[in-house]
Amino acid sequence: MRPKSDTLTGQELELMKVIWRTGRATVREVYEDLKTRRTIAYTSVQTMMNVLESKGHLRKEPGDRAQTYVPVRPQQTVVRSMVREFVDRVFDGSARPLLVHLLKEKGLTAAERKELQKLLDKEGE
Amino acid sequence: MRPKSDTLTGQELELMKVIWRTGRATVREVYEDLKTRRTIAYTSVQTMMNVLESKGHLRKEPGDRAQTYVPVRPQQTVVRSMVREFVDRVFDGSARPLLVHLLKEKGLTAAERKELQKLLDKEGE
DNA sequence: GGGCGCATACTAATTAATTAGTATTAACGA
DNA sequence: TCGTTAATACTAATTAATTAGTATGCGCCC
Repeated sequence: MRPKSDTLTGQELELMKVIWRTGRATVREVYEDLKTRRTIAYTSVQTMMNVLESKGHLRKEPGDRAQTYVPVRPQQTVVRSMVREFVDRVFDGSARPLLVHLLKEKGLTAAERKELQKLLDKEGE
Repeated sequence: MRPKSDTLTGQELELMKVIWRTGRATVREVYEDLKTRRTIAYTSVQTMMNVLESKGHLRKEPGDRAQTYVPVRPQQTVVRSMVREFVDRVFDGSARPLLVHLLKEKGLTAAERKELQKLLDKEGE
């Protein structure tokens, strides 16, 4: 039996990303966005958005013609909890090995390195 | 319908962690380890280990009395792919925001900071 | 040999999320 | 008003992983 996910699942996150990007959206708007990338039924989007609402991630507001769905929490907050859950699950709560992993991977620009250096220099920030 | 997971699911990861820790294990050994932490049936462990075998994460070897399961890939390799999948999924492939997230969280010791500084200083490592 | 415990193979049920169709109502434009 | 499109409510089916039981075979010890 499938355990409940503490954090956003794959599809839930896809939908939330669309809505976070625009700030608020109707089912139709999310559907139009997603269908540019893949085949999905309008009613699938509708269902998922209602699931997200019932889970407390979205709030419904009356719109001109269609209900508008608004995120309950900012993206950063939600992503933060997802990062925490990932670190707990995969690294037993310690961020250090994850940081080491990421820094050892090529892909950071010089500017990004500088920025990260700054963050590392700040004590207790 | 549940999409297939590209990476280890929650329970799969729990089992793999036990086996990575010991290097190889029988169903019984994994079962004894897990049951110290939670209620689970021996046959549940058995099933999951066979699932992991069929998925290519474990290899069966004949043992003295019980078959021994051996990881096919080292933990680091598997964890690396899980990190990649996470970054792709949550951060659209860019490690930078995840690094910023992690560095802004309190929790790193001075020694850890020093270590990370070193990694940042290394060009193209 | 027999009883008991363990290992293995097989089978079945459950779950949450995912996918999407149908029916009905509402809105819009001619 | 009517026809068409869109929105909403509701319903149903599917999926992969998870949980675990049953039946049988094997090993050990008395």
